[in-house]
Amino acid sequence: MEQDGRRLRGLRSRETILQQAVGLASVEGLDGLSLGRLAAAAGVSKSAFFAHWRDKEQLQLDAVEWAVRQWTEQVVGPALRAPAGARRLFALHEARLRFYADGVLPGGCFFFAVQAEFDDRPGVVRDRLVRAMREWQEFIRRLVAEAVTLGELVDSVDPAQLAYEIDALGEMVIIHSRLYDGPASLVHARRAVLQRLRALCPDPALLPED
Amino acid sequence: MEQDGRRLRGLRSRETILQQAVGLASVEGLDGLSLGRLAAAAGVSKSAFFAHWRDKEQLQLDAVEWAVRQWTEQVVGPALRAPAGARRLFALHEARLRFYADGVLPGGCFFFAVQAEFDDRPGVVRDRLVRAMREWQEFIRRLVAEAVTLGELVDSVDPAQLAYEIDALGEMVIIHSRLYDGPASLVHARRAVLQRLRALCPDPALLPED
DNA sequence: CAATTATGTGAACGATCGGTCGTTAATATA
DNA sequence: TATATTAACGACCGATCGTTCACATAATTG
Repeated sequence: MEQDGRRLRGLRSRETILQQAVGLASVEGLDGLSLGRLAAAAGVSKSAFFAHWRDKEQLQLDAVEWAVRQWTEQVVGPALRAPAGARRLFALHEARLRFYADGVLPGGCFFFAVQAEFDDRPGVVRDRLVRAMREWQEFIRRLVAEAVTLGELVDSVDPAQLAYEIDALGEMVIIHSRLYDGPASLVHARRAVLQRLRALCPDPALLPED
Repeated sequence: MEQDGRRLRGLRSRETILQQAVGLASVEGLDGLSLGRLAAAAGVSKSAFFAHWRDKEQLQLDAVEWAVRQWTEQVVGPALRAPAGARRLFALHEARLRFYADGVLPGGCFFFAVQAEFDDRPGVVRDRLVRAMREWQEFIRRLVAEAVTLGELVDSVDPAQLAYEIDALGEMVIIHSRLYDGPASLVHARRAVLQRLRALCPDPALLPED
């Protein structure tokens, strides 16, 4: 009978703190996030953090881990449930857009808010972020290559090139939707990738028309 | 004989402070930028700011203004010197990429760093940013529409849609080049827009082949 | 020349930052 | 039951934040 009472309560609050941290970080960044405000949001005292994490950096690392897991479940997961090839690629894009549209995170996207903060600041947090983003990019490239192998995208497609385009068109929804366009940017991002894929797909009937 | 000695010196230091502010803000954002570090970088005392600006917010507003002017000169300007139509549109994209590649600002792009900070924080600074980004987006749309009118892009082109794509593909260079891809993302961004424009252009010879 | 204005300094302010410490109460372990 | 562990707290630390103030100096104005 391990992990009961005190132990379990620790795990619970640890998770709620991390969840709050990821949500707040999607708004004001991982460093802009202050322990005081996070404590208030999580309903604990400031010093309670240091029972779970050595310092702010350790919490940031765990927050990145948490965000990666959330992204994998809610964006990568749905894509893997679609048939491999062009349809899976587009399903990935749509799952991302749905993640944004549903407002899962108050700031839209954890990784977007955090990349802008850490792209010029060396350290373990940046290293962890770079690894996460590399794996994400690599994942898209693999889906593209797979679609080519399956004959659902023409041979001339460069996976790295197409992966960049899909990622860029999806990620910029965050800025555009929050600053001026509103939901129109979701439509633009969806149409852009859809038409691009249809143009490269020998059998466009695999993808929705619009 | 006005604006000499004291007056002129004030204008000069005002400009150097603003220039430093825009550079630093491109790295750590407009709010992450602290007056203390800015003072050190500009070689003045912290309290010198308040002779020029009422508070930090006023300095931020002027920094935005300064960044807009720099962007207009170095990105919009070169585009306007290219012949109207598809070539001007691509010249705009290339001018932006050159701005990034040349490392004009240490953080890559002022607006990118700042949008991520203010997209969730209301206030006059955010309002000014929104206006600037709206005008930028509107400018791209106008160039697209002009190219359609000139018959250099097919009629079916939706200006807002294509403007979103061009902007997104260009802006994401900042993240990708600083976090993993390096200069490869510049190539991807260039090729993506070039091929997209060539596909929509009745006379692709107007644009470079690669 | 006298009065005013503008640039700039250095010390200090209250607030907040990340982080430490000593302590308490509840739980797990032996 | 006796003894460690553990989660969580409130108080407090030095540093830094944006900002204010009194003051000095130099240039402009009347």
